Amino acid sequence: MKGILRRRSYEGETVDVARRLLGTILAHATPEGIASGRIVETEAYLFQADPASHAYKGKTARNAAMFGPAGRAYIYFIYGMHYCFNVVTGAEGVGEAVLIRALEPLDGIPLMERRRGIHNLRKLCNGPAKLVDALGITRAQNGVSLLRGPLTIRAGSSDAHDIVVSHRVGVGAAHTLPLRFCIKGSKFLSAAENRVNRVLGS
DNA sequence: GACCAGATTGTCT
DNA sequence: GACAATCTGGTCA
Repeated sequence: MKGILRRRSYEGETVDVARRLLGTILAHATPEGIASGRIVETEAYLFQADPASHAYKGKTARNAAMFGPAGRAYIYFIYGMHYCFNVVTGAEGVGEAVLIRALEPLDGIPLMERRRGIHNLRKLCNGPAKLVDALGITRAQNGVSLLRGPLTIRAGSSDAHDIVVSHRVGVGAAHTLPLRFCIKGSKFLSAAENRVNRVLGS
């Protein structure tokens, strides 16, 4: 597959990586077929000065993947029933990552609809746990490299898009930090993002 | 469409 | 034993 992001793309400042990932394509090839989507919402999780990050309190068995080399997946289980997908960024051992919060469905839409059990395009991937479900990602992918398949991120079209920066949602700590990025005007942002837009009046 | 409460389990204290 | 980077369904407007 062409255009797959290389490790260098993930090794910079986590905040920069979070911005650059907007508009790129997350794809997962499985025996059932390929499912992919354009990343429209991301969230940066830093190591230092970020109490909301899983890495804040140090390395544990759960967040070990976060401390691995850049360009790997960090997938964790939350609220007893959901998984969330992150991309490990920065230098190895630092413990930073970018949470992928929402996708605009592209390939394999019928497959994703079947996995999610709904037929509403806008709701197919508009949340961290939803896109994991739609792409068929499981905890088995925790720690795998995104530099080669079956799970990859590749460069998107070079369409210019405005980026909206806002504070985080759904986290108890440090929710005021401006670490969340999304593509302005996208119809596929997470429900939480829409809530923030209302609060911010934008 | 907006708001609220419940579901459910791995992980850490 | 308490909590968590969430989603869904129900209720009301």
